[in-house]
Amino acid sequence: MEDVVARVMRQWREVRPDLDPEPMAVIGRLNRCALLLQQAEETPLAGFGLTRPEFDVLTALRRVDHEVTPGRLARETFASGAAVTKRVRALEGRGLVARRTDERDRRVTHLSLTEEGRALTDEILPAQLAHEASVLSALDEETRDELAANLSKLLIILEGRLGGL
Amino acid sequence: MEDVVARVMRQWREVRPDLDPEPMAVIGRLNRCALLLQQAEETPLAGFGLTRPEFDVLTALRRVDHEVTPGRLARETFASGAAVTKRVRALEGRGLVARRTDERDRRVTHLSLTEEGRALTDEILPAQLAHEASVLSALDEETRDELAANLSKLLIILEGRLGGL
DNA sequence: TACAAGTGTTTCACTAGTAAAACACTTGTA
DNA sequence: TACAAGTGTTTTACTAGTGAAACACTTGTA
Repeated sequence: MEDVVARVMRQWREVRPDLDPEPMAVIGRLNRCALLLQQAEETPLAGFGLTRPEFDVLTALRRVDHEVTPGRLARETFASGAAVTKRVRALEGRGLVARRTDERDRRVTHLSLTEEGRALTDEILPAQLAHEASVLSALDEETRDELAANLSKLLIILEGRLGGL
Repeated sequence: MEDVVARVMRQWREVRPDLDPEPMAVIGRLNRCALLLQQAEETPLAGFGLTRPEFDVLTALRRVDHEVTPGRLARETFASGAAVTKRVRALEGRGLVARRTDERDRRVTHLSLTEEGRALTDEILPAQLAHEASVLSALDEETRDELAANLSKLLIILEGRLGGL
């Protein structure tokens, strides 16, 4: 069975046989998979009135499990500072996130989940993971393990090369 | 060596040991890889004054290798009709894409690359592929082949489940 | 203490996307 | 021919993001 990316590669081999489209076999598929997966995750979250980036903020706060500054949160969620400001404002307005100004250094604020934010996150998370697991369950275990291992290799390369850490 | 996603999974196992974060091993890494790859592709294109979605339009026109309607182009690039309208307008303004109204059915327009658009696409493409190949060259061939094959399996599942084709 | 330089966060002006409505046209039925 | 329903494309009103500047504060040096 042929996927979309294979079709595109076939087109390229026809019109530009001098080019080697092989990198698309990995990179094209990766991009397409990521897009479809993101769409798949947005739908259930919308039921709770959350976008995926907003949910990212909640889960980041939940998993670090203590107060964090907006700057740290931006690094943790790979977002810009400005984006974090906007998302936090929205979540604060809904009573899911709380701010507290640091009393030593009054520039910095500390963010944390409210009771309600924590409860909501804990409610959604298992469902989200179960949904992801069910998508992946169509792959056999060996394929999943290979994918995880190989994507990890690629990720380490990319972070080293571009992540600039 | 541990990647970001492994660190996140470790955090989850600490704060919610009752949840199985295993799906993140594939899905989390996939999303993160896609984000970093996209950033890596934007930089060289910016040198030509193009965004990645705009370049997607150019390459789609190049590879189908004949006139296409905006609707077809939207399907081909997985974008909304409105997004295509905007991108095409920008590219038309720069003389890279041409429109022609169908004379049988005057609702439809046909889009194609101009000489200049085709030349630019043909100039950028090999460089873009070479860049992608160089990122992937840090993986050995077996890993690349496994990745391509396994991502293809996943993509077919996702397209069947969500692509709605 | 005084203040230049540095840092954490937010605001600003702008861009590119979206879904839904509007528009422009064709087609099938009477 | 007449016109309701359908289709292809664009426009509209809006949203969420961006980088750069502004703001609010601290810190190191004199």
